[in-house]
Amino acid sequence: MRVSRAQAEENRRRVVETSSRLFREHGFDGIGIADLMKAAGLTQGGFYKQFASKEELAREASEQALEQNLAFWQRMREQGGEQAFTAFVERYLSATHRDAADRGCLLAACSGHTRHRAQPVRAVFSKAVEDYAGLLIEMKRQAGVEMSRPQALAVLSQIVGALMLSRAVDEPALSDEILQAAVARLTDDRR
Amino acid sequence: MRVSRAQAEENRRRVVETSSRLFREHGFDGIGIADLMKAAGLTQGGFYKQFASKEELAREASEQALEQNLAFWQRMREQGGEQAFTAFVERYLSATHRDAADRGCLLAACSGHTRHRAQPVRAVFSKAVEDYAGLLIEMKRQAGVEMSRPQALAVLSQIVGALMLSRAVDEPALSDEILQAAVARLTDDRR
DNA sequence: ATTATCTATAGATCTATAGATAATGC
DNA sequence: ATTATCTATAGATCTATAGATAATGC
Repeated sequence: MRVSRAQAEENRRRVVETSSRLFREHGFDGIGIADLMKAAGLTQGGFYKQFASKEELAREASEQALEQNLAFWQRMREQGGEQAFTAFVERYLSATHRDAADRGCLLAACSGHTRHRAQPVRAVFSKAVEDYAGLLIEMKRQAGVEMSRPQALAVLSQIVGALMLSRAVDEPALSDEILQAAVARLTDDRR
Repeated sequence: MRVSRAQAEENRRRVVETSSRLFREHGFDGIGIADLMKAAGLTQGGFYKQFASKEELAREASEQALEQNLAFWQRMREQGGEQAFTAFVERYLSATHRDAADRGCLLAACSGHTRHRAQPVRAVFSKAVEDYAGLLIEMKRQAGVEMSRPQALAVLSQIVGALMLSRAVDEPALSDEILQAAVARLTDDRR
């Protein structure tokens, strides 16, 4: 039953990884420890030998989701050159991202579930806002445009809001309209 | 124990009203039927004589929240004249609205909780997007500006996103910054 | 001997139902 | 007689813990 130390570490990592996806898909309260452990190929009993509480897992999984998703966009930015910002906006506000919340942006997937979370989880969301805003500023700089911090925060609100609304509504046509409207507003130079 | 038909109707209305506040505060899964009924001054047992399911209450409560909040902004619009849009944006993105989610906009309070709700609840969110977009267009028209539907949807994404992020983050200063950045972006004429 | 994971379970929820109670409304 | 609301509870969760099991690591 006992596994090697390296395997135990790998198992723990897999629980965090799997949870980061399942929390984004179902919300922190939308899935239980038994299902999270099962999805990672383990049973629920071992959970509290690895994590202090579900809240602690929520914090680690949120951090993981943030790091992973941000790293993805950073790679895209590095390859994007002057068009990085536009390419990012179009991809962030794509139907693909909308339909794969479990692999996507932490802010869009879980912002609605942080209100009654403990401080450590909420701190990750503060960091997420800072990190995404920084990413936007870098992308604009690559295009020779100096974007202020308030501008970056406003653009971030815009894309996160559009993605969340596109996921909340019932009608597919309206969902697409919301995404396209935000893309138009952010990429139209005549603004 | 039995009450008059009028009183029963009034009781039912109070359950919906109370739930519309408590769902916005805690999310649909964040509060149970026992607590909802207790907050309305009743006991849990009577619930299923009045409502088919918790999901049905969620739909009615969402509708109520939407109607009530929208009516509030409509009254403000009627009195606001040419400045109605600016006044709305400043008030929607105020610390007061951020700190009173239970009385505020349905979209900002509950959009993160609709993903796994049944179709009837999600339909209310589609209607909410349509209604708020219509409100924005009317406000702009009062200022002599013709706002397109895509523009209205983008502005709605902007304000909902900013309010949600301001509620999700941990640090008060960052929360205020997010709100102010969105206000600036929406009310600055040099855009 | 130590320990990672397992099975089993305590105790507290939650949604939904059953049947009792007591006041309305015919 | 009807019915709005009550108390009580079934059955299914959920978080967290206890103790057994069996493989690692000294």
